[in-house]
Amino acid sequence: MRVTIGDVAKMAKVSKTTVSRILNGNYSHTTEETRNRVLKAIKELDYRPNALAKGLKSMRTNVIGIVLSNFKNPFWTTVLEGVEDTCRELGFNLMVCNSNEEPDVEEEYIREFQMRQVDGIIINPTVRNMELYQKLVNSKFPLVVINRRLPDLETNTVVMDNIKGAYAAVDHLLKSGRKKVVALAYRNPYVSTWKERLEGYQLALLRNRFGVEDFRILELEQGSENTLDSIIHYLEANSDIDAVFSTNNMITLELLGAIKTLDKQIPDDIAIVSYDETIWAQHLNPPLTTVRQPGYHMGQMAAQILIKSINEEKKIAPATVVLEPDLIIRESSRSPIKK
Amino acid sequence: MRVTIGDVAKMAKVSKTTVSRILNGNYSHTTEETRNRVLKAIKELDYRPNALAKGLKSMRTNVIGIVLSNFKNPFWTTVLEGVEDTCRELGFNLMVCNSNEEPDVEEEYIREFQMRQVDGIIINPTVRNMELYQKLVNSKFPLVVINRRLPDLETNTVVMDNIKGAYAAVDHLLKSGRKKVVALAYRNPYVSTWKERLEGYQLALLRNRFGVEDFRILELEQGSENTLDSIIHYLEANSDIDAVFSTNNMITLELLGAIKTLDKQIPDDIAIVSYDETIWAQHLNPPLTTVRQPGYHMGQMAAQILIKSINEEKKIAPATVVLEPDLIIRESSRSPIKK
DNA sequence: TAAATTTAGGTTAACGATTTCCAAAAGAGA
DNA sequence: TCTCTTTTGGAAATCGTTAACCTAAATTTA
Repeated sequence: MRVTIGDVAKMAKVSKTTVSRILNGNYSHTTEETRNRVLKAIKELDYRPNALAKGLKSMRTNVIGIVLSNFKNPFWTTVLEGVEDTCRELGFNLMVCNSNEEPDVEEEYIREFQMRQVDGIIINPTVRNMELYQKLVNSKFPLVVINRRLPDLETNTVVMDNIKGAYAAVDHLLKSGRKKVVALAYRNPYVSTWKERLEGYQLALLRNRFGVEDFRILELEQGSENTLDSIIHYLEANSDIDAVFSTNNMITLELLGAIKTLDKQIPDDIAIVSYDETIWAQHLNPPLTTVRQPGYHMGQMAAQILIKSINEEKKIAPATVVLEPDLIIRESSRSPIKK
Repeated sequence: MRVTIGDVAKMAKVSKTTVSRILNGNYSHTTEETRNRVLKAIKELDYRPNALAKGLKSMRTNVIGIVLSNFKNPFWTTVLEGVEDTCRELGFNLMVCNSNEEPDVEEEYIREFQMRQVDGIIINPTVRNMELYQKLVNSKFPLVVINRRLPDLETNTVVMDNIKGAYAAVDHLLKSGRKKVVALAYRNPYVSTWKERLEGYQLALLRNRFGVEDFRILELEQGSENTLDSIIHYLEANSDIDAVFSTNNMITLELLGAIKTLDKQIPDDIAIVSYDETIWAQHLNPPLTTVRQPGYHMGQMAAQILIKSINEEKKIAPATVVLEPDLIIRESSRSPIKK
């Protein structure tokens, strides 16, 4: 049978109160002798407090939940690692779930987490449940939004500087002598990420004395089967393109396939810069220039801020932390050999 | 303030019992009219049952925990995805943690999970807490071990057929005309995985009429900084090596670096087969032959088995499920061009 | 029509901790 | 020695559910 605080009390011949006090480090009401008796009983019975009962009474579980929208992209593993490490450090446990970009699933999971009385939630939002997010914030529920900006939502947020990352990538391409740069992005009007990366792309063009007429953007459906075909088709129809800025890992995968199919040479025929550094980028053919995002750091910050706001008595004004990506230049974006 | 079952009862002018019955789909004691009244009150108050209280009373939380040993390798994301999807399907929530291959951390997390009254645990064990695992099994606690075999532990297990995977890889190398194949593996006496993959390597050599004197194994320290140097040094000292079987993703990364440093050509100078398919393998230079493990499936199976054994009244005899990897042949292991 | 049974719903005691009082014993002060 | 204060520890209420048991009304049976 399971051991309860009552069993410990009985064995040590004290009341549950005393055991509870000792468990929680409140020694002011016990002599050393009774304390030792209780400690011995705890060890002997291998007693572990029931966190459910404790949480029920104390209105605190020391559990936080994280809602991710995609488990496929390794970027999120890094984020999760940062969150997990921080939780461990600060004495929290972590529940995870995957909204899969579906608003209904996201809503269901948030409700689930709340029923389980998690102390706070970290979320990479689908951005299609604005009312729900707003309700959470209104009820003062500790919430940290990561990776995507939620307009008009007054809550702690940790995002990347996507404009800057994209700007660095495209500026580098242009400075290396490229003239016709196409940006590849997912079509998703809800997600700030893509919009910002395209903004950075445009800004880089303008600052390098290109005009609006030089903006070239290919929008792709996330999760679609014909991404590869779309890219092939686009590159065939626009054979003057001499560089590609891919705003996402998964798109890059298809892009590489497309370029192979078309039998173009990187970087001589076409240069590539891609969002999201991976462990494999340096071993690709040729090594891939990437925008590295501090995913671990984002996870770490998010967890720290969340837990701080859980512990804080009175709410502090929510802030937005913006993390800086950096450009790792490799051969895929080298200047073309003059012909 | 938070809404409780009592508030709903008051609003609907019934007792808490009635509300509880309706919540749990037990309609045999209520008329449709009261049922509607209660449902309306629930909606109106936006009431959500407190899972802590429910769990405390019912001795059931519908939460399972998973202990992973490493968040860095993308393989585990795939496993996690399988577990998460299955949990969602079967109405469970998931707590995750990372032992980081440290037995103490592993033990701490298992205790933590038990205090939180999880209904069961999935674990990729460090294999260095045998007493603890045994205690869990003895106490009939639902436990599923994944990826690594635990000798003499009578519990449900889902592992890969590592011998077969390694055999296929090495057999393929030998059949392609390679004569001097070295296997790269982590030195970890606790983990069945590496031992089995080396066994498969040896078996393939023997079956292809090679002898014990042809076994070439380079053991590496997991997490060490000088993996790269070790590999370079080994390949320099053994310049007759014409093929490498890498038993792990992360080792392959270093291997590719080493081969680049030594300026050898893949596959003409040296062929490579590596454990763990990744999304990048086909785009490497050259495309990498890999052993693909069904990680998603492993996660799925583990969760299904665990939840089944949680729901099962009387324990069924524990079984070991062995999943089959398959070899994806690409250019990195092509037969060398005759000189 | 009276007794037996079924139906609808309520009362209350758990589940396992924490915490607010309260009480007895010990020590201090005069 | 007697009173006052401090120290040590316990009793019981509480957190929000569930479930065993009970009761009164309605319905069926003979």
